[in-house]
Amino acid sequence: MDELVRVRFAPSPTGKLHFGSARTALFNYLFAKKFGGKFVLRIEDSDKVRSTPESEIDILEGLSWLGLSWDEGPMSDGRYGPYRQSERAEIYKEFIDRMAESKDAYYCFCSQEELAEEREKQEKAHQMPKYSGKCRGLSESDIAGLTKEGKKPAIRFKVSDEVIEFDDLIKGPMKFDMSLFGDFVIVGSDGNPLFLLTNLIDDSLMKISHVLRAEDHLSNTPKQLLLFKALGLMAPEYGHLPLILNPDKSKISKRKNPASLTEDFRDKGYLPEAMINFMALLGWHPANDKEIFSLGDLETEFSLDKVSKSPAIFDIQRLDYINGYYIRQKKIGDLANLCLPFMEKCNPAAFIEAQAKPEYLLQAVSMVQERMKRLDEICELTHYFFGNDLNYDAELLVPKNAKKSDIANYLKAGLAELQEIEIFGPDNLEKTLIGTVAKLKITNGELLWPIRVALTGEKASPGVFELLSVLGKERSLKRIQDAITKLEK
RNA sequence: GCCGCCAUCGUCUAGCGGUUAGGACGCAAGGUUCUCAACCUUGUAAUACGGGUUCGACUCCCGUUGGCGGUACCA
Repeated sequence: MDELVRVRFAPSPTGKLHFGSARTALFNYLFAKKFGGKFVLRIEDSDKVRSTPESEIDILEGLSWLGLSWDEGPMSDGRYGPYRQSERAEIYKEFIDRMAESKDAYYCFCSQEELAEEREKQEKAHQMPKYSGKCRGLSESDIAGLTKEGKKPAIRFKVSDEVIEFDDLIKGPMKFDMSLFGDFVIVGSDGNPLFLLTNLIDDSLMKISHVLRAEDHLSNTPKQLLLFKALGLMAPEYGHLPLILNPDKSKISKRKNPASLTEDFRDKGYLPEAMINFMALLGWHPANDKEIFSLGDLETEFSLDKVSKSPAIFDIQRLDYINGYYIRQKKIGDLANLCLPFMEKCNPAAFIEAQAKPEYLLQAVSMVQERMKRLDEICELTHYFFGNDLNYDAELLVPKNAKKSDIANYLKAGLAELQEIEIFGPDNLEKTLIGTVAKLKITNGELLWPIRVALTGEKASPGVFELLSVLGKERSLKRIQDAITKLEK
């Protein structure tokens, strides 16, 4: 038995997995899960020049990272394989032959130059560029002659003058006057079938029931519908997803926005669950005002009628917010493990120290958990927990409207009190230092601020008492002493 | 140019003829406070325009404008 719902994600491996494509994949995946169907991954590498194995690997990695596992695809079982177009040449051949002999298509010997010239003329005359149909009437002997001259023909599909109507799953009723379209090429002069053809053959052979693709394919749909009819094949249902745009409203691109899933998101410290949540909310909304969704939630709550028709602008601030939210939800051990690779990259020395002292790492990470929006911030956020050299300007120790000498004295007083503490825990520390503040008749900030800077070299940090406690007595006292020295220099 | 899609706060969006036009991000103010963050409270801000239809339009229809997409022997 065939499943009722079979959807596919069919990227061409001509670059890194793109954010927009990933969202298309997500929506397909969710649609399949929602209806208990199958999610098929098909690699459309029919463009041999632009396709690369690296790109395919990146796509597979990206999808896996997001958790969008495919039921059928390259390197996994499936009855309708192979799932890579470059391995399906034999399959296409039969269809190519059929079209070549069919009255619905014909050989076209027009050269690229001729076509370009024709197009240019039409544009100048303010007409919609459209193939003239020049080769439509070529006779058998014409074809034989041209072939003898060594000319390689392309195969063009004869577009009939009719109005094609279909019901888009997302956009609703659609109507195209095909007399406005020229005959399009389905097989190149090199003998290789083109997108419009292969894409449709595969959808048909792979028993795809619903095609959810980006809106830039909308005007391909009537052409493919015509092809389906000519081949006597059943067409799937089509749904076109609104595009994702740059902040300047142009189609999302690498120049204006981070776009590569692996490079710009995974490697920058975004969490897959945040990406999923963010992507889902770009063009889809739930029945209520809920805004946090796991992949599992989405699998049950997703529905096409809640997909919006208008394009959405990619808003990185919102992504950062959602990512921060998911970081805060992490168990501290898991978060530490996620941070480690980033630490290894940005601060190898700290990485080594952190690995040697896992408990200490845990404490450091838990201290900055709610301040982190991306995992790659781990180094700037925790650098002062590792190593001994703090680089900061002595001026930083002195709050506005305070005197250098006063601050040095406060620190000395604090240092003296801290030396007496046996158990270096937050509660003890707080009691002691607040006592010091009272004795000195100053405000909390006047003592705590310079201590913070002494401990971290930063003007923003976790609470001073927690900091002291985690850093430990020895490290803390030394840093305060260093600060005093700095001030008195 | 032609064809198509789209149009609510800056952004993501709710709304499916009668609402104080709701939520979230952002921003601002306040609370908490040793700083930052988190958290809580409050505020800010939208129906592109013009015609219809209707007792009544954000909502339905038409037009205009604008944005985007397509217009390939790319996918």
